[in-house]
Amino acid sequence: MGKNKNKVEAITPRDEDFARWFTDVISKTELVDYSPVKGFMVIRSYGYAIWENIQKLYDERFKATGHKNVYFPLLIPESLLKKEAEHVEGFAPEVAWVTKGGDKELTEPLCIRPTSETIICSMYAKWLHTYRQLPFKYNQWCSVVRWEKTTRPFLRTSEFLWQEGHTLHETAEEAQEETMQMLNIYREVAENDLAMPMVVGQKSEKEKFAGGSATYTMEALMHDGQALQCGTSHNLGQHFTKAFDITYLNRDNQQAYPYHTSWGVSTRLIGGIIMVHGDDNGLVLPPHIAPIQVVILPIAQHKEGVLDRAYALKDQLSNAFKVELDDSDNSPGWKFNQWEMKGVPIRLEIGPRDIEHNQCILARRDTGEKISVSLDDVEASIADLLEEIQKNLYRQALAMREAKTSKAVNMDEFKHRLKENPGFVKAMWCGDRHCEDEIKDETGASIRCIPFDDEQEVIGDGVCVCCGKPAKKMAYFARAY
RNA sequence: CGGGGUGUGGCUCAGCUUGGUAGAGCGCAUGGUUCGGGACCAUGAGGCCGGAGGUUCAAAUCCUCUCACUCCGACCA
Repeated sequence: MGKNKNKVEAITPRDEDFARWFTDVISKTELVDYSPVKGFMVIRSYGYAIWENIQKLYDERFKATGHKNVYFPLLIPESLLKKEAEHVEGFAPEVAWVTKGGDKELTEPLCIRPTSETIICSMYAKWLHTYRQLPFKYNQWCSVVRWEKTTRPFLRTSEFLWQEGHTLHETAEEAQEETMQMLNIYREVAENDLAMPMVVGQKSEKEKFAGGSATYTMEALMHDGQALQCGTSHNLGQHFTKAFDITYLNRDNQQAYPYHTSWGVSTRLIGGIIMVHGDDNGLVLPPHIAPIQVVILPIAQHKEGVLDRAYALKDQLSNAFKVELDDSDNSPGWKFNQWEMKGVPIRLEIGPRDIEHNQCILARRDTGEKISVSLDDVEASIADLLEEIQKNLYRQALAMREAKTSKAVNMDEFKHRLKENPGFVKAMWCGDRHCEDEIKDETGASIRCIPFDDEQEVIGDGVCVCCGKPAKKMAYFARAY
């Protein structure tokens, strides 16, 4: 027993050193590994399976709202990238370039896409002729490269997997509607399926997308009190459509520029899931995206009939759930810990005693609670339990976020709150960039978002937490990944 | 990009101060006993110490350079 404890402690306790805990968890659970190229990660099968599940949930909703998938090239000519001035300025510092084909220097350098607005707009310009074709609603699943200085698996890597939706609309109103619709879809999946409560709202001018009109975001709070931007939806107005000369004949037989949106979520979501739900024993995966929802552990599997019964159970359950059976030679105790570390929502134990009583044991990952259930209605029991775990993870995460959210009416209070209870600070903001910068300088916290009207509130006397002048809006501040 | 830390079998690390040609635990393989919260016994395979250069009769150990990872900061749709 004494020795065993060391293995449990192989994962650094979460509250002792959060960063180490994170890297321990992602490598020991074999989600990712470091690659030979600095800043690039290998996503291993278990991690990729989570991504596939997230992809599926979002992709279904994109399609249900009329979007179609496409694929644009990895490489973008320099001239295209430079067409929208603000955009290139924002991205240029982190763009990777291809300058040679074989031995030959290219006549024009090609960048590896950091995002695809430019190349997509160049094609939209060719394709769009009449209002009858609008809206354009396309999405692509791909990876992008941004040459980051500091990288961390899932949270910030030089290459990451994502989807980027790009739409064109006749009117500004339609584009705004689309922008909000996608933000809502992002939030719904994040909250219902990833069990991560989100704060949504608009980004400040400073934090918005380079070249856009308005950026909307969903932000989650991690267990260490830092915020993570989990998805953004941009209303790009006519910035790009004008820069790329995308014109069409409108209903009045006039040349017009369409309105443009883009939106994306990435593998960073997986980092969020880990940091919101994980504990000292490792991952805790929400049932809706867990690659394995139920792991069957036969107990005393050498004994007559145990393995047969376990296999039969696996076949039976596989119709409704993602099931794995661990019939390796490892001891039961080892398996318990292993699968807990992997974050599997439900462990099903079945041994001679259970078989004798026509029952099995279900142990839930989120609370550790064990119950014994009849084999006659085990499917219903599991289905109920999975949903209960899913809901409980959301409740826990929401409670955690609320406990780490405070309010401040002046800078002293702001610093105090953030120091004694790192997390979101809700505070009034006058809208001035100077105050935003000053708050960042003094506290390390940035504006994560300015909530929409229905989630707005007045903190204190309604004056800016920094300069004391009247402020119209409350904003969420936090240190962020 | 600035500051700190770390690189030794698959993993975690010891050895380095006081140079003498590499160790432990775990893991792995084989056989056996076990099996309801990280089991045990026996046997065995596996590394020339991140890389390059230098000092020396001799370098994991000393010196120089370099690379990678990691943490903090700056930067970062």
